[in-house]
Amino acid sequence: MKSRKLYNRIAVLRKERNISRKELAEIIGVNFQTVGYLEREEYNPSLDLAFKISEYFELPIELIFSTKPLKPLIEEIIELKNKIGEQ
Amino acid sequence: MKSRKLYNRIAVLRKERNISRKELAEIIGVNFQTVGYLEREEYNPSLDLAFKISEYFELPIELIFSTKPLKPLIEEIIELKNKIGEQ
DNA sequence: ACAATATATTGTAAATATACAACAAAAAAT
DNA sequence: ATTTTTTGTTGTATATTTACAATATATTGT
Repeated sequence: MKSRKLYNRIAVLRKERNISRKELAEIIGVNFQTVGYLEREEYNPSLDLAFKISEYFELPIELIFSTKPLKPLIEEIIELKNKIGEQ
Repeated sequence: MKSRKLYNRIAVLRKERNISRKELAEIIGVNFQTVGYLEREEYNPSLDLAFKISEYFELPIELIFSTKPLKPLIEEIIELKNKIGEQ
């Protein structure tokens, strides 16, 4: 199966928590370069690694990873605000 | 990274939809033996494959795959019924 | 009972993910 | 300004996932 390219928000989420790749890598138990590869979306994580990342950020996998390009979080927020406002 | 064993409900969900491994395999674009391996939990899917399965069943990844052994669906239902009843 | 379909199992080859090392470049801290 | 930390990049090795083939067993349909 040719794997589709997946998108993720690891870099942004990591920045928001103010930790380095090295620190994140240690927590989720991979090499720090592996975090780099993931953030640059050069390859996809295994499902197990996705679960570990999801556990660390305490967010569902679907909020971190996506099959479609991810909008900046700030845009998501604006859209949600509009949606609430418009009813 | 030594991958943890992951658990899944593919076999049950597939039975509920009454499709064969071969049919599911064609839909998600893998070899039918690969579905066998996944159902027997002999190895974990890639994140991309997990997404495809999640898309087919229209269920979040977390409901299909888990890092901890999965209870039968019927038990989950009973627990939820109790939880609702007890408030 | 027989045929057709579905599943299990094993083995080999391929593709992809991960580890690890080394070095360069950029950013942050002092 | 210079040291330290972080990030990017490249290359090689190992582990894991997936494909594919072949065969055996089980299940279902007729």
